[in-house]
Amino acid sequence: MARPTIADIATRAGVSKGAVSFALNGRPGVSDATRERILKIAEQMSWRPHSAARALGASRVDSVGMVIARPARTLGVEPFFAHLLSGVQSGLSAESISLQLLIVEDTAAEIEVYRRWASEHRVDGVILVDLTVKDPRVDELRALELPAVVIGGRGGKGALASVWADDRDAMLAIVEYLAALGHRRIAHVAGTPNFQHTQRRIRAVRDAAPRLGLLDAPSLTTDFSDAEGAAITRKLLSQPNRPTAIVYDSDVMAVAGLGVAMEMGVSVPGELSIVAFDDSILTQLMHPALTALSRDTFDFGRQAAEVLLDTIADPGTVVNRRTADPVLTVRESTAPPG
Amino acid sequence: MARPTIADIATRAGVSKGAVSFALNGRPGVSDATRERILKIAEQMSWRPHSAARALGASRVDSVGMVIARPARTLGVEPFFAHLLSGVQSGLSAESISLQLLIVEDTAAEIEVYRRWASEHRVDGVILVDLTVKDPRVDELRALELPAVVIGGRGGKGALASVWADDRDAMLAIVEYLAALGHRRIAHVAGTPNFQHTQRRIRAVRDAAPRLGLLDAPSLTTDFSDAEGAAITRKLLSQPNRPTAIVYDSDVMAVAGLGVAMEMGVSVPGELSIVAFDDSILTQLMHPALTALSRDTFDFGRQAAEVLLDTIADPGTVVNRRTADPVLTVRESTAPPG
DNA sequence: TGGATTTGATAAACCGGTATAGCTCCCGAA
DNA sequence: TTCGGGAGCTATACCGGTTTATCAAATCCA
Repeated sequence: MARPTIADIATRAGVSKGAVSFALNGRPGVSDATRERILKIAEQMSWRPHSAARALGASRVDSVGMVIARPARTLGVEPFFAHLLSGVQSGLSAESISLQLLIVEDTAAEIEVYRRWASEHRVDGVILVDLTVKDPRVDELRALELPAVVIGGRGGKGALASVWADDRDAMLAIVEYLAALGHRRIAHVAGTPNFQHTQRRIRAVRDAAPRLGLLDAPSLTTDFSDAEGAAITRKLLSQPNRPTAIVYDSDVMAVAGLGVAMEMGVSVPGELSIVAFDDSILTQLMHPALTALSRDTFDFGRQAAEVLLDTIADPGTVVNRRTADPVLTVRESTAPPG
Repeated sequence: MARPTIADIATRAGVSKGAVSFALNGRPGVSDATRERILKIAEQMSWRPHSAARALGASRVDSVGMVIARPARTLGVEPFFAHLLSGVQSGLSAESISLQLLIVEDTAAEIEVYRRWASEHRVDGVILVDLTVKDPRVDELRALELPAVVIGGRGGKGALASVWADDRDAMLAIVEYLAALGHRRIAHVAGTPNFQHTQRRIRAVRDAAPRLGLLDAPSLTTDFSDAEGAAITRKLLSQPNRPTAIVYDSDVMAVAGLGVAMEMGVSVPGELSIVAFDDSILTQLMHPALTALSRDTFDFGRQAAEVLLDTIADPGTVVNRRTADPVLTVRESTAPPG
């Protein structure tokens, strides 16, 4: 017999299908003796539930979805997503829930995917990343009544559950560290302006500037690409009063910036300190190795999975969980200003 | 009415469930007039099939799986997988098949996943990457009777379908290019020795060496990590007769190698030429930018999806499709030997 | 014109589970 | 002695599709 069903187990155990279902799902309705006997037979026959059948009966599919709306070109370089994915999976595997991953071009396509998933009952919930300022996905998901958890930002006035780290504190830590080294002209090469975390980081820099006595602390937004990171760096370093330190919102841009500095003959960290707001193998491959903010991305994903499963189990409560604070890993790219 | 079922459509159209099913799936059994009427009603009610119900009835789940067995740490840096994934999805989206992605630590875990997927009917087929020399997954998948397609290698004496590029020709192109520049001492920093493509590349170098009059052409295997790439480079450059050109099997190792060369004061490309066997944004971020072999990874994934769907539809035929040949993108890291 | 075949549709079984109503038996309390 | 109630289990409906057996009406062919 190739794939046994609970009916097979039932006949073999001399009980009804219902009893087998009760036994296999650990719910009351059968005696301990019978339960054990059924479990043993199921084990012997190496029975596994048919996911579709279970989904149809229990109206849950034991599967969650995650859509990443970024052009594939910019995606792979950042270990961020790979780590996040691993973490999410580790959080899901305990309950043997599977993950559907989709990479799409933009938010419109992403919302389309959510609609399809909801109407086809393909997922029990979804994980959101890259929350924007006035994010249309939040309302859409609420309308679809699809459980969701937001990674890296609050779910819009308590609408969605979330798992987040304190970007503000992290940025303050970086700026304070640079100020303590003696830097007074610090520039911030930020990501896309419509991302919530970009806004929070920009605000943190602006708020800290007067307190730390910074002469100049511009935040310049980009599209997160290496090209724009390089272009902005070139502009910054060509100014008469050029910054003595630059904070980049991603490791890729930081690396691009380092390249520009070298090309222009600006020594790092002698004449320019560089900090990346995201750590990865990239920062360590460089010469000099880049000082960077390290976040436990794996754990981030793991916790997101946990919160999502809780939300699915009990859609009433909205959890906003704060994760461990990121730490600044000091390497060779930062020093007191020349 | 939130989610209409075919029964709802049936009553509204005044026909039976069966007729609706026939109409919606484009199979004979209803007249064109009725079909059109049913389709229109389904459209109006914005009906979508319930994936689990369809899976249960039709015994296919419209979902395929892909497992990547690599530690997450080494994963994210290479855009290879992100592009591959996008390509696979683009190939699947036409038939609106969804993709399950799983990142695991090793092959044993990967095989476990296949067993579970098969027994729970979670996927209709799988896509394999990183084929090893005596790969246990091939036999396992045949035993499970799970349709599969291998990316980047032949599926073991015609056992599994595959989509592959010619690694041998690609490596020959690189070595011939370097030889034409005048290099006679070329080293090859390879990946893990048990990968099939590593073997093919090593063999290509060895075979080409005498014909091109190379004095020395060692292939040194690594674990694909930046650390080993750097270590081997250091060893190579410390030799009395050090190579004038090094070919790296991945872009990450090439970047690490470049770092070592700079650190040791070996100028690139003046005293050392560097080629990466894989292209990505990384190679372009460097100074000098690295000459690299560019492959159309997106298309690779797209074709793999196509072949897999064909294999699922007709498990009898085994397709081995060869994709477009990779091309060498010459940048600043290669020049005639000093 | 009459029997054979095709067309267009229906009703019901089925896929493999879950959920629930109901039945039997046994125990304890009144 | 009777009755209520819970434990343990069975029978059956159900989830939302697909598939098959069946059947009436229309069409074909000689």
